[in-house]
Amino acid sequence: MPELPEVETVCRGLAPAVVGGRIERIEIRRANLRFPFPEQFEARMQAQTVHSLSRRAKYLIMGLSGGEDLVMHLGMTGRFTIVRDGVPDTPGDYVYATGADPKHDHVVLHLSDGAQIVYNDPRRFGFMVMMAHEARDAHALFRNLGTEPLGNGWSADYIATRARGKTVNLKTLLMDQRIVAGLGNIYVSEALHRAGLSPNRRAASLADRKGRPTERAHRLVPAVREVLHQAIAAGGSTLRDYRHADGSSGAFQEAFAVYDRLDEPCRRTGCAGTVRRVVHSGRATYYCGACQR
DNA sequence: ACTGTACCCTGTAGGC
DNA sequence: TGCCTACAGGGTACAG
Repeated sequence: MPELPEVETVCRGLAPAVVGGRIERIEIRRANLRFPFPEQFEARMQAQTVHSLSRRAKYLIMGLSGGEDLVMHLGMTGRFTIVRDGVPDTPGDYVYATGADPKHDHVVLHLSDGAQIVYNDPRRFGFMVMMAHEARDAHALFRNLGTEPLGNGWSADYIATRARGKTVNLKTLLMDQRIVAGLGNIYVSEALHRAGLSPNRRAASLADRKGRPTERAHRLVPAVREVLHQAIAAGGSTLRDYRHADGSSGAFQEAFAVYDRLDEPCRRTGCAGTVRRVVHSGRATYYCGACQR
């Protein structure tokens, strides 16, 4: 479910409810998600004050007063709900007020101001781990992550360097979190469409023989940035929403140019093409064969 | 070193 | 209606 814009939206929606707050206790309703919960999870969370909530790649990071970070990944279907006085609250577009799916409410953070932060995840591909803040960048989850596509490191020079000599296609390259951290299946398709680049094109074509960025790399870099900024401004994308969801949701799915639009007309002005669907590394890719080369 | 596939788990949509 | 299959925003562990 969540790619960078969705995780960013969750982060912004949750932050006002948790930052500065104190965790009275954490309630764990099963033994694991994708991985077992951290050792002594309850004890390590109890009585901690939340210093910060931030995002790196698709990870949410809660900085705690004791010096540890709670690192959370939402997998495909993870979501947070803020509940106050038993009533779901909707502070942000991607923070849902479902409250209708207790079967998959796996973790509840009880804050001392009475608010509850509920983590719901039907498929349980999400996970939570804890680590010392100091050791985070060296942790296996973080040390190989590529650059943030909304940060200064995301440049034509960077992608040319990383793509040089690679035989994979552009779709697979951009999905690789070791190259760019935070893009996923939706936004890779959307960014390549915006850049007018075929997902089937070889990654190496982003660099010339001397490793300098080609004109295609110069188109790709701002395209990625713009798609992400627009998606964040729209509160992310909401797909296949649950029938009982009554909270607010993202709106960017309305603006998809290609994703999930098989056989529909290309949305580029003046393009008469039709959206195609192919599979790269087991994941669906949508693109326009007419305007993406 | 790279690449494609299977797999983790649950729910939903669509064909018959 | 029910049954079956394919597919879904994530990442990882393998086999080749």
